[in-house]
Amino acid sequence: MKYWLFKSDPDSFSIRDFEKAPKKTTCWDGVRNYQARNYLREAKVGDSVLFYHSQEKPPSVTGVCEVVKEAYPDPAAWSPKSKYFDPKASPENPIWAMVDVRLVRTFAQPIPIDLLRTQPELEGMELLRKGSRLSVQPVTSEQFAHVLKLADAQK
DNA sequence: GCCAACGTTGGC
DNA sequence: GCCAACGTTGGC
Repeated sequence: MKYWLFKSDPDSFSIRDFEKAPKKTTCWDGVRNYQARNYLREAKVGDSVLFYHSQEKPPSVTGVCEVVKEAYPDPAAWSPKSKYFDPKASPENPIWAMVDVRLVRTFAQPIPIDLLRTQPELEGMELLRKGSRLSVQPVTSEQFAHVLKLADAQK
């Protein structure tokens, strides 16, 4: 079992949208970065995922979801109308993958990135690296547990 | 809104 | 295959 962090710009998909989704489940489409895609392909059913709001004031971890379907082709890639369209992709050569995730928990209080930065336990976390832009990134079990601890300490 | 960091593209 | 130019991400 592995742990991950998925970034989402709440203007396009927020944790509120996630809560309203049927079965609180959504496909995680639109990943168009090879490293992020490779991580998506490693994700297994049951893996836990920190849900992160980027581009927000302040950017925060807002909840936890879990992988309920492993990587499969992202059809938006060959849909010319999609904003995720990639002319190099096709059903025969999908290039891009997505997974399905189900929302497990919404934190009572979002955990802002500046709090994460104060935590010695989270030193080395990819999210906190200067210039980090990966939208799908691995998290260690220790880092994941510590973020949950922060969430539980907040209420 | 700024800008540093990063990934991609394309000319050579 | 190098690398400059460009577009995007995302914290601040």
